[in-house]
Amino acid sequence: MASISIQKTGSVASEGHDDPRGRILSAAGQEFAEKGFEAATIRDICTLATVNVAAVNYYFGDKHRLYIESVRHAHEERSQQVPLPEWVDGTPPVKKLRDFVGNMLQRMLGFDHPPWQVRLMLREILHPTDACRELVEDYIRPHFTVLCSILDELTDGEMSPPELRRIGLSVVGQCFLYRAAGDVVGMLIPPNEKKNLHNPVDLADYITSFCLAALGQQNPLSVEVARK
Amino acid sequence: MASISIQKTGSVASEGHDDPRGRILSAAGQEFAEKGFEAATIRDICTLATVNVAAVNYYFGDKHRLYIESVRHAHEERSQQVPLPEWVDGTPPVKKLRDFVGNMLQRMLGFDHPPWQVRLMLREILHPTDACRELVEDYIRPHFTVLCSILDELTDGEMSPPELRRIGLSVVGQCFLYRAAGDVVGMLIPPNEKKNLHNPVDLADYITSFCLAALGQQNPLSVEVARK
DNA sequence: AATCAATTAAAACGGCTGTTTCAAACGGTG
DNA sequence: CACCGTTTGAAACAGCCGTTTTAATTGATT
Repeated sequence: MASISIQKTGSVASEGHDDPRGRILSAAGQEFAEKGFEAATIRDICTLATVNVAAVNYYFGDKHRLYIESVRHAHEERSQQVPLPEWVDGTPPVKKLRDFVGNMLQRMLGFDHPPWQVRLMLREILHPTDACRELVEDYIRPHFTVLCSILDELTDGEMSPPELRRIGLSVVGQCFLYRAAGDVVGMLIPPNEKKNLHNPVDLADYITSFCLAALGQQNPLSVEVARK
Repeated sequence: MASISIQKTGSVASEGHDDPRGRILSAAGQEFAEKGFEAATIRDICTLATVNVAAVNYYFGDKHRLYIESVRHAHEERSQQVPLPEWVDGTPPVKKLRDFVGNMLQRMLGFDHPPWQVRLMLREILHPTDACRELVEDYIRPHFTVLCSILDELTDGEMSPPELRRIGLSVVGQCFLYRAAGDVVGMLIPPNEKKNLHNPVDLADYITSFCLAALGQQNPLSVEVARK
């Protein structure tokens, strides 16, 4: 009588527009992404999902478990929205790096303003909660591992794994800034400059060049060669 | 009768431990930094500041204006806690860049865990509100301008201002990742690796080297020189 | 000592929150 | 049709929130 059994619809019909659980998950993701866990209200979520407030308790138990599930739902959706590129054998690592950076920027920045899935994941990265560990293991680490293996290939195995990881973080950091601090970046540079230089394509070319130059795989950005 | 005049103590005694306005400002900064604007409560702030709840309304009007003031207070304090380095004429730009990166990392990461001032500013950068414009103009832009002028000096005026800004963002991005996504970074790399390679000093050396190599001002990180 | 503005204190007020209750509606199954 | 577990709906609950009110206290000035 008092024992509440929480429903789990892990498999089918979870995407249909007449599936209440899916609608709640999607609405919650958007609200949590925009306002954060505290500021988002169950009533707003349920209004957006066109369900009764009691439905959250019925399907998820409470607000916290709804949040956990919506983060999981977000990175699962985003994984298949923007999958990692696949390369045929013999693809030069330089091209792989360029593809990876382009892929990462597209996944982070999106075409116009980024989808709520990314913004929700970003919140979890910036202020980790219980949902973070799964996000890292299932989403972030696989991507980071691919990056490090590309860098390993690129440097012909000269670098140790710690060094590769540090370089990988340099690559990620340059992309991450535009996503996490994009508003401030937009305030620091003139508006037209943002359109000309800071679009995903040119940015991917630039960041790739910057890293390749640092690794000695192409000419430095500045034409003047090392002085000493 | 109903007209409330908000107190402004812009000048003296604002730092004393028996100044209620200063205590509220400090307590609010810590609470906002840890929990964010919505989750932080006026009651908790006032308990921490050992003042009555009515004091917030008396000194600041409402919660929102208290937040704005506490962000201002945070970056004013942080400006004099970690001032920009000053260089004598003739200092080589390579040293200036290394100093700047070290200074930025120290300001962002702090010695142990970063002070609440930085975390509060970070929140404002990630999810800008009304307090962001002033933060950018008074704190971030001056630092960024210095960085760009160092890069200009470093490249002997070969780069256009937009290019300099883009390179500057590459420098900032590599530092910013450790601050904003430090928890996730810590989950991606082994614990001992974090202590060995990811401390402020070694990180500053590495990031400086990475950028100098990219700009052709020192040998690339990988010993193998450009192939083509 | 008396006066008066500045400051502090305690209590209360709506309003909104997450959550729960309980009954009504639904939808297959015998 | 009758049955019964599943799902939905409207309303209410207790609790905390930001803010305000009202009164007491302070502290310097006359």
